[in-house]
Amino acid sequence: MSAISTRQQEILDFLREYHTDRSYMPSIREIQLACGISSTSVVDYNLRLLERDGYIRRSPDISRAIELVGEPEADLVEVARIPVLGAIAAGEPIPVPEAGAYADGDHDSFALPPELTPRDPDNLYALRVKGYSMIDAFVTDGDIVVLRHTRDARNGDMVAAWLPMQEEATLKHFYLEGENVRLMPANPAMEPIIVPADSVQVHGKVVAVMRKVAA
Amino acid sequence: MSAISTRQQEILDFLREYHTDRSYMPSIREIQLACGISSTSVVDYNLRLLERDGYIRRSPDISRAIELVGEPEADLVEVARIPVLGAIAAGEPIPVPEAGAYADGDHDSFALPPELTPRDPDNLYALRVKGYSMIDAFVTDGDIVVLRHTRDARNGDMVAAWLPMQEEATLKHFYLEGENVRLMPANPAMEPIIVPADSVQVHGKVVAVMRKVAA
DNA sequence: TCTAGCCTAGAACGCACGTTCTGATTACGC
DNA sequence: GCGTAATCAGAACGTGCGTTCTAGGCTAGA
Repeated sequence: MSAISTRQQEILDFLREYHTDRSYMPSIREIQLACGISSTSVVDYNLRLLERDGYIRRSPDISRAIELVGEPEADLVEVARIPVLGAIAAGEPIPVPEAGAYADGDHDSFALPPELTPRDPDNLYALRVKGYSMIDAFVTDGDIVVLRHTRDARNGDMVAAWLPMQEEATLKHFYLEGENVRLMPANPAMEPIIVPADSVQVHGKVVAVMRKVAA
Repeated sequence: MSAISTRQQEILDFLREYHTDRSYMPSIREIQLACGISSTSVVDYNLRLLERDGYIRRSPDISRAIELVGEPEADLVEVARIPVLGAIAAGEPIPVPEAGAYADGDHDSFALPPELTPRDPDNLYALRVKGYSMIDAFVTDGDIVVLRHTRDARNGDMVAAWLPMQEEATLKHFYLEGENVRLMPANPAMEPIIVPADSVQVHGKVVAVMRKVAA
């Protein structure tokens, strides 16, 4: 990609701008008009150079067949948009996703990268972690935990659970053992909690954790 | 959006397919050919219906000016692609980004969601965490840490550092204190390490951490 | 000053392509 | 059966639009 003249830059900018609100490309004559160029041949000439230098691709004899190459579009990735329903903290009840909460609504949302997206991206929501009570799950203040809403869990799943007796929210590995549920911290150095199965409310399984480090 | 005939569905599918590898739309006659339709007027007729029902938008008298509306494009997000250079483990040297490693190369890459992307997305790379030696940074086996390559750090930054004397890689908060460097675990319950400044190799600042939880 | 390369003009050519008009065919309710 | 509406055919029209040809102005190096 060699240097680019101001006129070519102007054309390139116009192409981008035009393409964003229509989703097709301008004709030669529209470029001519928009950039204040006197002749279609000048537009063609500069487009030719832009193509030679790899900025665009053209298909001959086809209207509006200009493609922007090496463009942001190449870095576009389909991501799952996940609503952030609120915060999860040790002593506060866990926000519950209401019907329709997954649809684009009034909540903040978060883009989950494809590498972290489960096969089935339904019923996902996210919570901001408040406080330091979940460090035994390697989760700290400010982290975003992504959950799949479900009331039941399989053994070994990491779940977000609310313990009504203790009035405590927690992230633990879930094991059903007869009448009781054993909640294992991810950190094996910590002690498990064992509570009656009917005094655990599983709110969802943890799918992913993301953290932005300050600075 | 009312029901849709098989012919209209066929046209719609073709539009999508065509638009994905060219980035412009087919002409009426191309649609005619691809869908085995006998007349351009039939194509026009069906496009008219598709527009009435809100599946597409058309601009009159303009070539290839069909736009797909309400399409997956809405879920496309611009993300930064970050190369995964290797693994970081307690007892192993930290992989170093070579020149050109950031360009699309032979490394795996990882899409960092915009919410976690710093203002300046240059010089970023990622490492997979191996082992449980960094749990004091709330980072565990299998996590992906995103780093910005830099040799110097400001006080308070969380850095990836290699300690040649101890032959140890670690993630700690960095504080330069005269001749020494104090490396503080993120977990305040743990003890800091204090080493001579010239026996610490800072490899980069930690920008983000991501974790995919099994199941 | 001459020339070579880069860029710009204006106009004309001709196919590409959206549009439209007239009929034929099918689908369906009565 | 018949009538109405929906859909499909074929062809022709007119213009949108890429292309090309000729030629005139720049700048810079020999």
